[in-house]
Amino acid sequence: MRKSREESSKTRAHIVATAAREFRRNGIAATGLNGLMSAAGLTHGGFYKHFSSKEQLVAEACQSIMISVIDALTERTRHEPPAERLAFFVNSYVSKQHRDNAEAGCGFASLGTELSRCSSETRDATSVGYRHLVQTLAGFFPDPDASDVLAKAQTLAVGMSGAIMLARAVGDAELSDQIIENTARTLLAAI
Amino acid sequence: MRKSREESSKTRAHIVATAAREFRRNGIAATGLNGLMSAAGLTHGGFYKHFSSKEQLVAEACQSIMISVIDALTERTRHEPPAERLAFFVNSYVSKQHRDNAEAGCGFASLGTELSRCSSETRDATSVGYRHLVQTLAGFFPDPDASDVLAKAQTLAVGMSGAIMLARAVGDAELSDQIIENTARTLLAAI
DNA sequence: TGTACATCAGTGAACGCGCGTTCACTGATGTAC
DNA sequence: TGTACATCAGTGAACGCGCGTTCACTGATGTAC
Repeated sequence: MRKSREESSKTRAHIVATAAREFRRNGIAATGLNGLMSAAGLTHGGFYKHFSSKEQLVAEACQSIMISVIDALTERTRHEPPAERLAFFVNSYVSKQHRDNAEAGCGFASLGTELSRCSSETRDATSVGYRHLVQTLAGFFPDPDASDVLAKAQTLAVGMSGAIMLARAVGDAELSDQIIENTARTLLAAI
Repeated sequence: MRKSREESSKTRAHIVATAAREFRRNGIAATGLNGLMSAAGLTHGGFYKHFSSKEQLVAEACQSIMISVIDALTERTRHEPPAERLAFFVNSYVSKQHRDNAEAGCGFASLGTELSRCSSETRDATSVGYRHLVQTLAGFFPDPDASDVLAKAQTLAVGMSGAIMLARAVGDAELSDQIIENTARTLLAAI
């Protein structure tokens, strides 16, 4: 049942998109290819017609995650007044909505501690994604070229990722809410 | 070859300590009980004489990690002048030394994104550990009871964890160094 | 344009392997008299 | 205190299962004449 080239490349993209969702939901190591292909509505045998290994899919899925989430958030700030874009971006990121939707959220916050144990391709994608987030944040500053903006944007980036990661990790729901509220406010006030 | 009660409880503690190391090095999901018991110098069959499941060991190992790392760092600040303890603590945490020694470092930075998928016992241990870190940080502030200290300490906590997580995740070594240097400095200046 | 043939996307069974867990066994430790 | 017996920490083989990966097969798609 050979499929057309167009269909085949759609299938491939669909597998990557499904992986991006499943990895963020369950973690990379805990996501099996069998379940992944089922979630994509396919049988597992066809996987190797598109990818040479799980590792390759991980790299591609991470690449896609890193860029797309930041871009989607940036897109949503477009209609905000320039002076409020930074606050809007940070508050959108450090939010209960983001905390409760890992499968569509930032890869640093959902996969961060697994990434250090991934292939160099995946970790290169992480570098690119991190720089992208930092540059996006820096672009929201009143004077993006000031000498301290890079360091401030980096501090925001790690604080935001850490906040969502920890808000998801703690078992106490009230504490989790508190992390979101306090860090969103304090990060913005401090930077 | 029954062992004495004393020996047995030493064995148990040794398994927990080994797990705490291996989990932080390889991740929880990626650490098998067979390899874990080998690393502890034991055979795998004896595991269930001490624990009812892997999940139980995960909870105990995480409990131990969360508290011990913060306490060890706090201990090292003891001989610093009170006014410099906060900076000393933050700089020790957000350091290349910490980044390069995950197996002995903070559990948030090495296991953070896996914790949200763990048992409620493990996530409760995470709450306790997080509160412990925040309270430790708050105690270093000039006026620990000021109304904004809790929020500031929380912001430091998530920023510190996020910095080490991301410094380990990115493939680019220079960028990683930059994350450490910029965030340690900026966090302290901002808070 | 129509026909014959090669290609290959997707299927589903099978591979070896390591996972978490169980179990019969061993013999030193702990307990009871 | 000494002896007899029960306990149980640790061993190593085995369990079923799901993992990542391979493969023979299928039939629609793509290609060549």
